[in-house]
Amino acid sequence: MSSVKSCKYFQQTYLNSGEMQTEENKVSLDVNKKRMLKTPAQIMALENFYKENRFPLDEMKAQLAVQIGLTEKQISSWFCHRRLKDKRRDESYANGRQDHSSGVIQDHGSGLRQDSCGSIKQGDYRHIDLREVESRRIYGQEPLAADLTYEHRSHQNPYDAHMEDTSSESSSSLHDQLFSESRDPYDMQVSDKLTENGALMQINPGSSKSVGYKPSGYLKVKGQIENPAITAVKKQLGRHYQEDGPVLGIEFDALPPGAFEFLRSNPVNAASIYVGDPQQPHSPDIYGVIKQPNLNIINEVHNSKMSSQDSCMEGTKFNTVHGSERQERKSHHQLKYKSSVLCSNPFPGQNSLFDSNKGSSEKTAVSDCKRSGMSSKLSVERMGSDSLSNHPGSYGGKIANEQEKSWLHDNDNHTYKAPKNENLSRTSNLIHRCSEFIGPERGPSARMAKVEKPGGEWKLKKGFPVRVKTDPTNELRVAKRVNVEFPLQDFVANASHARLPLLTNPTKGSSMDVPSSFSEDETAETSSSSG
DNA sequence: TTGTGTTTTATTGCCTCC
DNA sequence: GGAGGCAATAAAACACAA
Repeated sequence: MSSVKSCKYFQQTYLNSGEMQTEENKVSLDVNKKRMLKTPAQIMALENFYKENRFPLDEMKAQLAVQIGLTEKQISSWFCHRRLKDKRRDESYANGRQDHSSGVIQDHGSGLRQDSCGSIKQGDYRHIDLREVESRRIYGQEPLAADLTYEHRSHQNPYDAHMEDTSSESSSSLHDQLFSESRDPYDMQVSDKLTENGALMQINPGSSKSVGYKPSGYLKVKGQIENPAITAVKKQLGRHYQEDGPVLGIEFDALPPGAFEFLRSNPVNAASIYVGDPQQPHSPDIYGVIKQPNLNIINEVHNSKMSSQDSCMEGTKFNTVHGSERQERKSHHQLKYKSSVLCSNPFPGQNSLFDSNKGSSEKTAVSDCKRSGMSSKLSVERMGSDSLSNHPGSYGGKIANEQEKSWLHDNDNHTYKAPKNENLSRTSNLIHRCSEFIGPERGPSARMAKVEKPGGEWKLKKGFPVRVKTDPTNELRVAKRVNVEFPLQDFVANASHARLPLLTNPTKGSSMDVPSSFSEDETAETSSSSG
């Protein structure tokens, strides 16, 4: 079976690379036995994607693979290992570090039982689900500067540290490469940009590693016995939370009026009224970015900000909709159905953002996840022929567009080679769209859903908050509504951040330029594909 | 520079579900 | 049997101390 699967993978690999196996490829196959590190951008994209969807659909994998220049096999493997990594860490913390699991860990239990964190059972996805719920609420969102400050504190809690590691470790290492090892002035710019955005500042080796956890202000008072809900609120407040600000009592003080709504309704202003990070009062780099005569950049930055705000503040809501792996475990068919439905109605009301981002070159890349995101099977089952007909590159087929290939590849010497910003932009959009259409995450397998979804309903076991879904369409509506209200999600923003450096590269040509010479990348992909 | 430990990637086998 | 996932394993890449 495995050999069969391997064969399948190989076939898929070659198909994805748009080539059948040739003598040359056989050579590359041998070469590819040598494992190849994924580029920082690839890792970032994967991580961001992983934050939102630990079990991506095949279509998503395919799209992501195309977009980041990997094979589906690599994508699948990466996700598999990534989940394993999470799981092992969970086990590690569950087995040896429970003594640290107090305080913030309770935050994970906002509305949940604390013992849900302490009784982590190996292999029990439900526990991981809870973490993921919190992970998405707390870490899965764009780590704003203020959030970062808080998150650094959270390191006192190994569990939170784990959570952060889970969500950003690779990114951290990625950015260590990007920043600490940067030799290119552009990389420095990258660092600046990313730092100013706050989202990645934490992973700046100089800042993150030097920041130790020192409870202060509110945390100092409340210590680790604070109401987990308060912690959750603080996190949701994100940058707006101020240590020296009004103390949030165990019983909630009223949130600043319109604290959320304003940003939601004025995403652009949200960036300009950035007040949460005293160290970066004005984030000059943001201005630097905005100065860039690329509308994409502006949108990206704003989107990032907006998404950060929204995601931070609405993380709970998101989780309610799709943050839990409970939903991931929903039946494959159901989820695919959702995917198709969501695809059919891609984020109304927020298209403008992407429309403005979309260049003429943004075509197959996005290739509209909403379309290509559907497997051919699903398409046949659920979609009209138009969806398929418009699908530029069928899933599993030849890479839709060579231009889309390998734009995230590094060159050989690991110097971060900024791809064309447009490419990144497209990827961001792609990912975003994919996430949009995904809606609730797909479960790891139908068998889990079978347990949790008896009789068309699904509920949690073991006393976790039970959410009975009686009408799948309702959830779809909710998902769509939420997606509309909070269109950008963290991984998109991160992708945007990842893009920022590229935008500063004056030598890369216009954003509309599509990499014309992917020989290097294509070679890399070809070689990796045959692995 | 080298040795060692860790992390990441790739492969393979097995399991479960459809 | 196909498909997808988890787990184990090997090996390369990386980090770091001596």
